[in-house]
Amino acid sequence: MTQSPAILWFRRDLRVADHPALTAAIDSGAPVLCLYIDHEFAGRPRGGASEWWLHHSLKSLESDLEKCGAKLHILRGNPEVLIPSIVQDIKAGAVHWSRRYDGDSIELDKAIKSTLKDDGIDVHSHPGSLLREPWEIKTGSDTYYKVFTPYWKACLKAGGIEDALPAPKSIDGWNGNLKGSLPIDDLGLLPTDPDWAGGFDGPWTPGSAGAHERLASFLDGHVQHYDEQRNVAANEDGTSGLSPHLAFGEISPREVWHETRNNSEVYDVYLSEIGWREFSYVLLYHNPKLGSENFKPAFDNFKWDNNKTKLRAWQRGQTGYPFVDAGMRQLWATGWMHNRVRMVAASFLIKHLLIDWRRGEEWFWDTLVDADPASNAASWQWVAGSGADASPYFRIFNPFTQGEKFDPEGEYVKRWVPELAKMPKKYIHRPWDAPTDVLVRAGVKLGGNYPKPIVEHKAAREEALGRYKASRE
DNA sequence: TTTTGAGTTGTTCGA
DNA sequence: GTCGAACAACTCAAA
Repeated sequence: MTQSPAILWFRRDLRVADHPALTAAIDSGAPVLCLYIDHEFAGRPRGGASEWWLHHSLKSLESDLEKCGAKLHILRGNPEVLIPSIVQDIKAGAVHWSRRYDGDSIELDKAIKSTLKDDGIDVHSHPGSLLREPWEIKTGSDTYYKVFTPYWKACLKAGGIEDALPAPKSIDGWNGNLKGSLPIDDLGLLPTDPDWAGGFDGPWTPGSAGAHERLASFLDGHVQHYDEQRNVAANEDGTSGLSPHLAFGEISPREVWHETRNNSEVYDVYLSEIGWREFSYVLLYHNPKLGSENFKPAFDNFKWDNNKTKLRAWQRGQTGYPFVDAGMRQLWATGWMHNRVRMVAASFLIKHLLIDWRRGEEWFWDTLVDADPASNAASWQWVAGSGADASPYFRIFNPFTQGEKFDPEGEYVKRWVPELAKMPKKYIHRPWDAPTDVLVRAGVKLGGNYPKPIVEHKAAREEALGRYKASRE
């Protein structure tokens, strides 16, 4: 007698290795129906850049599953309706998935779980997307941590990160025809008119294989100098480049953790970045509104300007501050921005333009291939000063000295702001200071082919400090 | 309960 | 050019 099938519902865990839910489904001995449902994520539509990534990631997963003998079934619609109906159609006995931690997904998963349980189905949610569950590490007074350093120390002290699970050699896949199932191409995830993703193909190889290659190449040298090199804007190899792979679960943090420690002597600084990802999930899990409400309610009094013209100039990389503009254009062209530049660009939006951090969070959500509900929300709040363990409010990045420090040759600016390509490095981060003849020789016309600064740094800084002060009175 | 030390990534000013 | 202090005050975590 054949066992009733099990459903493995893939979400942001698009891999076959180190996948506790998939392993459990296989180990149950049942034929496994591998399912992906096209649906909103974290309570809102996916960003455009994320959709591009998702398309390629699904292709990669489909091929990895095929090699194991399993078909990837793709549906579109409301999982709350679809899953119980599939369970009934194929007479499934169990459903497995990897746990999610953002408020809306938790609610949805709970509802589905309860419906299925009422129908007598085995439902199992598994860990796998984090090193530790967000409720696991507690302070001495039994609360969750709100400061990163003691949190991460406690994690390291707790130790015991189990070995990654090997990829399955074969899967007894449920490979019949599922009503309503679609080929990946029919999901329409790729941009067509216009195709803005032309610049994505070069830098990225979505999928597990690409993720592991990237990690291997990073560990083969660059991790040694991560501490300083990660800050050099033009040096793409100075960072791991794993963020989108982690965001889609093509590689697990546990795999990153072990591979890093096994292949490098110097890993503390890099792994602490994995720690920030974990910490962001702790904050999100305990504060489901992290992406939409100030973590510190004192910030609710802050008076934003929210000038739409300035917001648009920021989005398009037309602020007149070359380092900021380079970052925003790199984001638009490749779906990614260097971490150092993210901080400067975010600080500029919030503190120089006095635009609510949520507008920045939304733009990044739409344009980043690594858009993640926890990291994105926690990081924007960190820059704004409204978050947990946040940057103090008087810390306002200087958009041109940051450029001079972390792009000293102007290489990064030249690459992403080509109209400044002929500027000598002395003035490339502050063209408004350049003498007229220098501008003429470089072919730069301020207010013509490159904008004048939309705000003046010193005045903007003082205004921001004043607003913060006023918001506290 | 109270105390103590500390807290991702910076800037500016003046000596 | 380099260096240290001020920028503010608060909250967190542990002793």
